[in-house]
Amino acid sequence: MEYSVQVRMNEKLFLRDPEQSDLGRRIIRQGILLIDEIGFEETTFRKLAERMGTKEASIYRYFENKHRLLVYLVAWYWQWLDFQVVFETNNLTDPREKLERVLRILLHLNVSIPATPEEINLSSLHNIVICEASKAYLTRHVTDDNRQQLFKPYKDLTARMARLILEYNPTYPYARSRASSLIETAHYQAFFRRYLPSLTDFSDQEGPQPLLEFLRHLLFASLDSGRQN
Amino acid sequence: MEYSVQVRMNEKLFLRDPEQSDLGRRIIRQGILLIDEIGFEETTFRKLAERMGTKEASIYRYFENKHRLLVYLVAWYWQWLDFQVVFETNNLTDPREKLERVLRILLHLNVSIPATPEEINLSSLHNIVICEASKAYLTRHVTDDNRQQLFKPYKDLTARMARLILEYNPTYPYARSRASSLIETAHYQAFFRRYLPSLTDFSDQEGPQPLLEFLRHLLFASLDSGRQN
DNA sequence: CATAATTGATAGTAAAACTATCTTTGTCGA
DNA sequence: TCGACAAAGATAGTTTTACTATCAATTATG
Repeated sequence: MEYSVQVRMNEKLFLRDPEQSDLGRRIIRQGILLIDEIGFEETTFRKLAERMGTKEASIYRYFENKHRLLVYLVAWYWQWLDFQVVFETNNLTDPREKLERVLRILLHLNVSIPATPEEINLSSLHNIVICEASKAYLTRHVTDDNRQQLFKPYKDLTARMARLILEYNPTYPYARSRASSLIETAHYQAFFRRYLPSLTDFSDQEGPQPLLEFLRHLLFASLDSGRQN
Repeated sequence: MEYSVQVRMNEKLFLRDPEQSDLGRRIIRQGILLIDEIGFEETTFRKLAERMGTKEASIYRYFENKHRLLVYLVAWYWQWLDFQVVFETNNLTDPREKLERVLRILLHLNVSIPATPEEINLSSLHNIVICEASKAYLTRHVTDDNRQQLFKPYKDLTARMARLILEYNPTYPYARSRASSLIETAHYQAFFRRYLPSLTDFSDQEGPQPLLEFLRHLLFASLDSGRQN
């Protein structure tokens, strides 16, 4: 394939654009792998630098701190998801079918798609989103970070999904909350399924299908409630 | 009032039981206030000790580290919620009414209840649950912590709510996931409403009523879907 | 009153989270 | 081909966090 999705990131997310240099791309690639392997709290720029064969100071030239790196990765993921939604719902007319596609995208059940850049290991990044993404906003400085538009990709995705919801049911009064709940539910139910399965009705063995059915049920039950079809 | 709810905590949650001494209770009281004020990441045992007029080392005699303190506080909260549910649904017969009560409890819209111990500032603790609770389980050592039963109170609450759900609709196939989703949704929608309102359809001004209506809608839409009433 | 447990006080270590500075290397245009 | 400039490497340092150890003072208890 001769092209890949170019995700242009908000400049506030980094000090130096990691996409613009080999070192930067290695930070992204190895950062994703390291956080996936040992977890965000256990990750340090020192460990990451060692793994990359470079020095702590070099990474600090790209990212203010590891929280910003996490926010960057998560923002990248939301932009990618948003693109996926555009791509996958393109040319569809049935609003229900569009929402069905969104559900599959959220669970990574489709990965058709134009190629992802080499430095992004999507399945590791997906794990990071499941296990760490909420740490991106669950901080004292949410408000500051929000002012710097760091969460814009998440908001954009939510807004896009809200529009699809309203296409399906134009009078639905909770489109945005429904959208953000769907995203969050997809992720922490996936987390619970893996680590605290008694909080769910799923098991890690049976694969993502039951979770998909649950999400579909939740979404359409709420969007269809009060309707007489 | 001559009694208060005695919440007996799992011994794995602490090194020395904080309920059994004055110092311990001060750790709980000031811990809740400090975490609420400055956030979990910014909280250190040193700061907490200073605030309490004691030393770091004393706190370490009660809790292995600050993560364990958080887990303790959150576990306490889940046990308290669980008790609330028992108390508030006692003597009710209508399953729908029981679930209505649960919703109000989740949003702290009822605080009838036998007195809470002095060292627990409920509204601060509720804030902590909204902003920090998921950090209790979003770690590399979830599995270990889970083996030590640290999340049992959360699981118990979920199980109790799942039973109420099944009382309401005995054939509902996702009782546990529905219960855990409801809890999580209540909390992060409250977080979003406050800090990232564009992810919701609520505003911080209008109070918790719209959020309550949203949760009620979500819950009963899913529980009633496919029914012909 | 004796003694055991608890707390206070002091000190110290290892690692994390940066910051600073200087040198080397690579690039690119004149 | 040279010179200049930016990026990266290398080294070293600071402050704070997250603990651990030790011993003295105090308090509870039987």
